[in-house]
Amino acid sequence: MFIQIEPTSEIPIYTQLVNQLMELIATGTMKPSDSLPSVRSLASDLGVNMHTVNKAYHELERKNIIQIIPKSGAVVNIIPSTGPNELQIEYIKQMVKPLIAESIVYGMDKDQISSIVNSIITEISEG
Amino acid sequence: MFIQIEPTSEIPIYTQLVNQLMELIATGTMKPSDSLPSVRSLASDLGVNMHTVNKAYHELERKNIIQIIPKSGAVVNIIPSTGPNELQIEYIKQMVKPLIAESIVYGMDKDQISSIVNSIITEISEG
DNA sequence: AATCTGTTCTAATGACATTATAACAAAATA
DNA sequence: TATTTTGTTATAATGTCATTAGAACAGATT
Repeated sequence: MFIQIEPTSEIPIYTQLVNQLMELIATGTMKPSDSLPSVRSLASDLGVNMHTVNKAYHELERKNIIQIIPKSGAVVNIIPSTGPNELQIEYIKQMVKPLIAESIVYGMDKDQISSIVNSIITEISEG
Repeated sequence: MFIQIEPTSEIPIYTQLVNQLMELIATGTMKPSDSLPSVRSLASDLGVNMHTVNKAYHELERKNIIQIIPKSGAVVNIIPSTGPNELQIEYIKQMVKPLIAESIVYGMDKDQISSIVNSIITEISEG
């Protein structure tokens, strides 16, 4: 597991976990049907509490990114080839909007913002 | 003030304020050197506590988006024509990255993500 | 049969968000 | 100049959230 937790970050540990696991799936490091480590073992590896990892897993399940099989484990879901649904699109828009507003206030123009977004996409897709 | 607070949102009130004020500046509804309402009057308008508005203002000042003049008021800063500095770029990248990872996991491709970002930029810049 | 797994429960701690008062001093206004 | 407005500061209370801890349970795996 290539996960790094920063305990002093203002970002909650379980959110850091959600983000980094999503990134591992997005990069293809973790593929659909792959098993995630058990909450106990990952918690032990990272030096955090079992409940914190469990919370992250359930957040990922709520997002339909993994599936938790009770008393067994968790596996990565299939990335839908049909693309995102409306709810997911709306959610992404809602989250991205304030960041774009902030970027504009910082003096970025359309090309600069697009360039940053594209570089991140490339970094995740190929990197 | 065209601000709408959702008290039951999981997003803190002061963060909602920061986001909506940034959007008002990004859209040009509020321009550099414009005065912001006093923390007391805005708090009264929105039905929230003075300290909550004050917290939002100080967060905007920390981001160099407004300037607080002690015992006087707050004004919108100039949008730098030189563009963002390195710290601001790194911050935006860091915040956007997990959202792009999530978008990819939802099945979006590069064009779909770019399309969403461009539509938001257009909405803010023109809409 | 023994182990591993997620689940559930209780409990404690610290941090954060919000509200409520209140008082103060400087700025703006009448 | 006197009054009002403003941000500042302080204290306190409340509720929520994040995290940890310990334990017990029952189904799944080995």
